[in-house]
Amino acid sequence: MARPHVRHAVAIQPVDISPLLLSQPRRTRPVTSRGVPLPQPVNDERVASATPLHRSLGRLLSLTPAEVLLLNNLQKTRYRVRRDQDVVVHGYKYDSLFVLNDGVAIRYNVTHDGRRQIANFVLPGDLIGFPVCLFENAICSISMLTDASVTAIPLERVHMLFRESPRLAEAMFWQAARETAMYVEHIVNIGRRPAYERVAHLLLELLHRLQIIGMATPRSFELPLTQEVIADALGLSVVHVNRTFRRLREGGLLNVEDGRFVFMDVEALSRLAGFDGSYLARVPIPGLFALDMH
Amino acid sequence: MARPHVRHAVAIQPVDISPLLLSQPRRTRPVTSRGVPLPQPVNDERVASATPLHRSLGRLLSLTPAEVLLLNNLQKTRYRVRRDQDVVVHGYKYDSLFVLNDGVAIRYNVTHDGRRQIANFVLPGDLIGFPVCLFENAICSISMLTDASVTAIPLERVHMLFRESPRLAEAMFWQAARETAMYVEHIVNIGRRPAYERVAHLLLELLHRLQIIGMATPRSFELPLTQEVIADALGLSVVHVNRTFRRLREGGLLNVEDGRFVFMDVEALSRLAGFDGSYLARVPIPGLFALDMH
DNA sequence: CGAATGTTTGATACGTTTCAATCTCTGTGG
DNA sequence: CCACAGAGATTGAAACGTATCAAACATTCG
Repeated sequence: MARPHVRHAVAIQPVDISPLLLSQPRRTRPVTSRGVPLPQPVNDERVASATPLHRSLGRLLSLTPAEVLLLNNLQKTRYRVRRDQDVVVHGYKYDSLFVLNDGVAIRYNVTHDGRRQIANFVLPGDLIGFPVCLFENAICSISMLTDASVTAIPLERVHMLFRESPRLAEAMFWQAARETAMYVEHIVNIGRRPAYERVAHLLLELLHRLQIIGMATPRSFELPLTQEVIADALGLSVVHVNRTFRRLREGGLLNVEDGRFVFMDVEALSRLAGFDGSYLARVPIPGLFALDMH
Repeated sequence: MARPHVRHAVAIQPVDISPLLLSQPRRTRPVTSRGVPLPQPVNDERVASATPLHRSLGRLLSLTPAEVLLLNNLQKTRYRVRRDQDVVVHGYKYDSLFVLNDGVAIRYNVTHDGRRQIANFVLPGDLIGFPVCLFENAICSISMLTDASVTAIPLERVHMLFRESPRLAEAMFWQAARETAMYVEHIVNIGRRPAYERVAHLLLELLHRLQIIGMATPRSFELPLTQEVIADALGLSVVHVNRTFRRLREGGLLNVEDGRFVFMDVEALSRLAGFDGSYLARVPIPGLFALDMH
């Protein structure tokens, strides 16, 4: 397993905690992370209409103009977060459910002996803070893999949303279900598959998810995934991930050049890994697609 | 890993599919499971007021009398399900989000080479079908560990709920978040902990969850968990789980007699496993506890 | 240029799986 | 009432996948 002598997750004493991101900052246990959020609000003007959140919820129902407005009001401040920075730190309290506009993040946890496990990846349009920020103390940390743009949705506005737009609230619920389904698949992946299937499965899931949001070609995507990140996501050691890549490369299945992952044979790889992307597909909400606003 | 030559998950051709549980029954891939649901509706009268669902949502907000009624209307038919029977079968379509009234269930999946991975355990009051039934095809199977009682909540009533009771809908959303948090912890557990920590962590989580719903004493609980079930939940082999139990027993930490799990030293075991149950705690919904019905 | 980050490879150690066998218990049919 | 089959627990021996340790290499960057 990676991180025997912690390397990435350098323990830094939280110093400059902004009241914008953190509410009632407090630490319940030693927090191991690269740092704390240093938000840089970009603008407070209403966000433009075509945000990634619109697009991700728009895949679940057709948004009315009123709903587009409502979603805009939901999103308050926008922050720019730099690569390797933490948006959410394990153990702190938050009062916002953040949305990722741009960039890629990871949800992760560190065990008591310093090993990191990445729970999953956050892509544009995803609700960063689900379920992490919905507890007294954030249940894991969230760190950026790239420079990113994040929008805060205060929890009281989420609360309002349930009164003011049942449709959007329900869409959010189904969106959460889709997220949860990915966790389930991840558990199966880590629990019952050998290393090369795990790697293949993870990369295929990312390929599909990125394709849905237009961030991947049919056979490739580009992300700054180090082998250590992949190892920590799959419960493997960096060394073994490296050897696994070699096997996949030599088998003519996958090429990694720089930050670009090129799938030589998606079909074969899917068969190899037992990958079935239907859990990523658009979910049909009964009675909701009919655009039955009132 | 368990289930090299499949033993439990005997492949049975789905035969007697009841239109009550399954809507548009269809199979997208070879379904490996012990059987299909054979629902036995108990009564269609409105369920008594103090159901496990009331209690689990009641931990998130104080229910008004009107809300109690609404929850009763939500729950339509009640079924009795026998031990080892599947309530939900991977790949089928469902139009209900079931609630577990009584008994214990597992959500599981079978890989293409026949290994079973249990995603998690379902306890009374939990939403069985989240997120499993919220897809075109159920993303995993759900099987009973004990004889059980299950109530169907048709998805269109869930849909109605979002219009008729924002508070209950929101409670359901937060309940879903709590479920998801357990998946996250499970991933960390499987991905980055050695066998004996995994076993300890899993059993501690169950102890806490069962205590919350009054099904465990401070130091023990009783469930028909075979070593194979535990192995499949943790991504281990049965043999190794057995040896791990021995170590825990010899270490004076845990005793298993028949179906009763006795924790000799909860504190020590928690420290050993790095267990912190705060992700199981009651979550405070901003602005919701004030019982602000309108 | 040197420090830091990430990749790659080899040698070795170890945790866990697999295979195989025994043992206990429980329910069941003769 | 006993014999027997099946499920589950238990133990040993050997094989295997993966981790760990260590070192070299490539790249980037101040």
